[in-house]
Formats: sequence, structure tokens, C-alpha cells
Amino acid sequence: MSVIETGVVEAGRDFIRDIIQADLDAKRHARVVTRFPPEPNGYLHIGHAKSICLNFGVAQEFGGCCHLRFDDTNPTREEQEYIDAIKRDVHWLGFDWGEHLYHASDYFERLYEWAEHLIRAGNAYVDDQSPEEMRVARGTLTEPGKNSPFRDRGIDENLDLFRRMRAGEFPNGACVLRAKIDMASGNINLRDPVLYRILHASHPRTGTQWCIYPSYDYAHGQSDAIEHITHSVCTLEFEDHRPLYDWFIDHLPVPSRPRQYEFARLNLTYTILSKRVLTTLVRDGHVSGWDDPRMPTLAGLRRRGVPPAALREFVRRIGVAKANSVVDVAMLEHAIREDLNASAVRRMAVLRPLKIVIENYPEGQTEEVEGANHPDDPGAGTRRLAFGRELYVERDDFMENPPKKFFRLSPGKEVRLRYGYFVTCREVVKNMAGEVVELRCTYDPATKGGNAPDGRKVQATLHWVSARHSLPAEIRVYNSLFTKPEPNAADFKADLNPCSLEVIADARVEPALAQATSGKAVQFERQGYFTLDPDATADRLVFNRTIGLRDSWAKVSGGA
RNA sequence: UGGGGCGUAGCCAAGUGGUAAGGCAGCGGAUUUUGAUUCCGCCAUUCCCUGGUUCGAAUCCAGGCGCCCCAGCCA
Repeated sequence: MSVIETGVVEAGRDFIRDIIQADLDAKRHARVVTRFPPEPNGYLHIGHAKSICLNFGVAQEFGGCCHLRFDDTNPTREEQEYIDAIKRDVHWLGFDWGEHLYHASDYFERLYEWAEHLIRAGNAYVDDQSPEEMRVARGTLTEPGKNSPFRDRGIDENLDLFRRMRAGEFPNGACVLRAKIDMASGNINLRDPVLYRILHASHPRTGTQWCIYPSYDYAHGQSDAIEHITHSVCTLEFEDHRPLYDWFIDHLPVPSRPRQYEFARLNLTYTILSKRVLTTLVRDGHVSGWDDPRMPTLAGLRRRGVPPAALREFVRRIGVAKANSVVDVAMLEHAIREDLNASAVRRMAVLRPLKIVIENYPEGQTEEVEGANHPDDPGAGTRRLAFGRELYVERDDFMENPPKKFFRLSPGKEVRLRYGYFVTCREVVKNMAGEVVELRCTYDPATKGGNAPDGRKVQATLHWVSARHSLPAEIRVYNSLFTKPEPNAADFKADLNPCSLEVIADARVEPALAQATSGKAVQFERQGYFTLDPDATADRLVFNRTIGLRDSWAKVSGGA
């Protein structure tokens, strides 16, 4: 599959890898087998990238394999669209499950048989209590629960009832199958957890074949055992499910003995990774879809132009530990810039054009100058740029009354046009409203290419495009990564935008950009990294800004 | 005295009895035809707190404090 590039990154060290190394050293396993087990009820986001990189990464590094398993045990929330999207996104991130694509639903029959096994052993029973009665009887965090009045039904009665549950004799909610463990346990997961509930719902894969579905707790560990998973790595909130995970493994004739380990999930400043909130944004139309470039989804990041290798590197650097933490989004931004700086070709584009006319440049004349595709990589070659009497420069690169540290154009000041000539601003043309509409400049013909033979220096080098040769483009700038200043999902209001989107409709770009490829990163010199949007056409260039360049002038000037 | 976890710099994070890695951010400075990049330098006398053990403690022990997770027929 061509979407797969290499998923290999340099191995970091963390407690998960230490555990695996120790298990391998002690010959507890011949080969490590992990799994990435998403529920197909939404799109993958950058938080999942941490889990994907961990599970697939570890398998690669230790010469094992990683399964992709859909945890599709709740047909009321799962859809085929999500299954497809998840596969696409895992591939895009750079990982391949090969033949090992599984679904919890592949094991429904075996899970059912094992449930009967538990019943026969007196370890499970059918409970007719209503959900409300069960909730009350479960007790609280500080008080023990009470046994269900149905807890001591005979094995035959339980078997009969459970078979009738499967046969569809009961409506949703009529009863459940529960494990008989300990209603007084301090760990609430052990207070007779539900194994099966009745759900008369069509499943994306099994259709209407089943009307009872296994719970996560019951299905997950057994699926791991069936697949001979050696290390079942999940997030911290499942830590107190581990005793239950082990209880099932201990009481069932499973073919292997997987172990569960937990790590802290990813949190990012200014970013909401709550599936509930992301779903709301999509469902209520606050964004264009799961792949809106403002979304922290893998699909959104892809469309925004973030390279998968940058995500892998980011994940490698944040590490894997058990402490809850919030990673500064600047770390992600750094990983993205680091990748893009090395890989993106350089082009010139003027986002907010200001016309300059070079008065001493012959009318009607055009000449070509050469610009490097990548200044740090001569092998990337060069491209030709049309230079002429009328050009556009960035509005922000001119100030009529510049402050002290402003290096760019201002009346009387000389600057370099990159790969072009030194120019000096001679006159400012304004409209009736007093707005600057044009600059009259002169150039020094001896500075072609950007060097002055007399050795004189300029303080700034500006990017520019030819007025006649440049192409119009629409540019979409996402002002901050992803979200609002306070990443508190609880405070989320549905009428809030996930982050601001600024559409710049009248940008001008150099002609070579007509050949830009969707998804391939380009650096607009002095502006940042951009990528052609998939919706762009030959006569309508649309670029998404992946991320801006670091900008020390913005810091000095306070953005003024 | 419900159970389970976690506390190392502004943010991640190594370290597991021998005297606090690394990255991000920040701050200086050099180079620069992108105010980018690159490069160099600085940035925890101290590891949540208090005691104890030890020649020696972030690491071991005791007691505190703080934060997170769990009461779905969700995962």
C-alpha cells in the first residue's frame, strides 16, 4: 500500500519497553505480540497516535507484531465509516498490521461458549434486576453493594435463561449476564460486572445475527488471549479493570495468558481530545468534517499538512509514563517544523499584496532570476523566477513610520528582494482614504541575484512575486493549533469555534506553485509551511497553512 | 482506614543507594540572500513535605500532603 511509508523511528526507552525486554530476556515469550484496539465510534486523533506508535513501535523494535483489532462490541455506536477511516489513518501514520486485522466480533461465538462455561462453573448468572435496581445494589465508592436476589439461581436455570437471551426472547434491558465475583469488593469493577447485555441492534459486521453483545471487560482480555497477545497496553483509566481482566483469564480455558499494562494518555495544551466534543463539532457543523484542518484528528492533521513522521517523532519525544500530564503544544509544533524545514521546498507567495513599481526598470522588460528550491540542500535544484518592473511584496514588509528595530522597507530604505535586486523605496502612493496602495522604488542593476559588488549590506531580504506572472490563490490560516485557550472539555460550549480560521482570498503565488501537489509541504519563504488543499483545482489554488515560521520580529513588535 | 494510581525545572521526561540525562519553552551570543534554519553558551546545590536508616538517599523505611481514575446493560 503506497500510503505506508516507514514507521520506524529510533527506539526510546520507557517502562513498557523495559517490561518487554525483561520478559524476552527471561524467555517468558518467544515473540512480542501487541495490539491497537480502537472502538470504531469516531475518528482517530493525535492521542491515539501515541498508542499506535507505542503498540506498533514496540512490536517492530522487538521483532514481533502488532494487531489492529476493532473493539466492536457495541453496535449502537459503531459504524463502517469509522472502521474505514481508522484503517486509512493507521496506514497514513506509517504502520502496517499485515494479515493481522481482527474484530472482537470475530470472537462472538467463542465468547458466548465461554460465557456458558462460566455459568456451568457457577461463576456467572442471569440477573433480572432493572438497570436502576442494579445501580442501587452496586453500592457506592465507600459502601459495599448488595447481592442480587437472582444471584443464586441454579446452573440449569441460568443456562436456560442465557440461551433464551441469545434467542431473542427478551427485550433490551430485561436482563443481563453477570460474573459472580464479590459485591463487597472495594474495586467496583469486581462487584458482579455485566458480561452480556441485550441489544436488539444491527452490527456493522454481524448484522442481526446477535441480539446479545459482550461488554468491553468480558470481550477484551479474551480477545487478547485468542490472538496470543503478550502485552496488552492500554491507558490508565483501565488500571482498576486489571483484576477483572485477570479474573476472566483465570476462570476460562483461554489459549494464552496476556498481561495488561497501562500508561498515561496524551493531553495537549489548547487542544481538546475528547471524542464526545469532537463528535459534537462534526455533528453540529462547527467544522467541515472529521478532516477539517482545525481538528486534532489524524485526518485533520493530514489535511493540514502535518507529516506523519513529525507525529511519530513527537510521540517518541514525549515518552511513555504513568504520570498524568499535559504536553505543551509547542513540542508538537517543534516536531512539525523540524520535519518540514528539512523536507519542504521553498517558494515565494505574498499573502497580502502591496504593489511596488521599480521606476528605473525598463517598462515591458522581464528577466529571469534563479532561486534555490532548498537553500540547505543544493541537490534539490533551483527554479526560475520572473522579475519585472511591477511586483508585489507583503504589506507587512512596509511601514511608513517604522519603529527602531524594523528592518524592512520604509521610505528611503534599501532592502533586498530575494534572488532579485536591492531596491530602495522612493515614494509612497496613497488613495483618497490615505491608505498606502503602491510603492515607487528604484533598483540597483549591479545587485542582480541579491549581492552588492561594493559589499554594502541591507538589513532585510523580502519575498516577492511578479505582478504579471504570479497566480491568485486562496490561503487558509488557522491562527492557533486546534482550539480555544483553555482546553477544558467540561467548559466546552457547542457554539464555540474549535479555533479561528482566516481565509485570505487575494494572495499571489509564484507560478511554480501551479504544480503543487496536494498534501506535499511547501515553505512560503518568511511565511511558514503550506500545503495544497485536496479541494483545490487547477484554476483555484487553495493552500492550508500547516504552521508558521518562528518569528522573532513578532515577539519584538508584539505582533504590531 | 472504599479501591486503584501518580508527584523530578514553566512543560514532557531519564534516573531504581554513589552525589540530578535529554527534549520543548525561555534567555544570551555567532553565522545567515527567509527576523527562518544552523551553531555555541546559560537555565534543578536539589527531586511534594517531615522525620528516620546510611559514610552517602530523588532512590530504602515511617508518617503526612496534593493530584488523577472508578459507582454505564460505554469503551
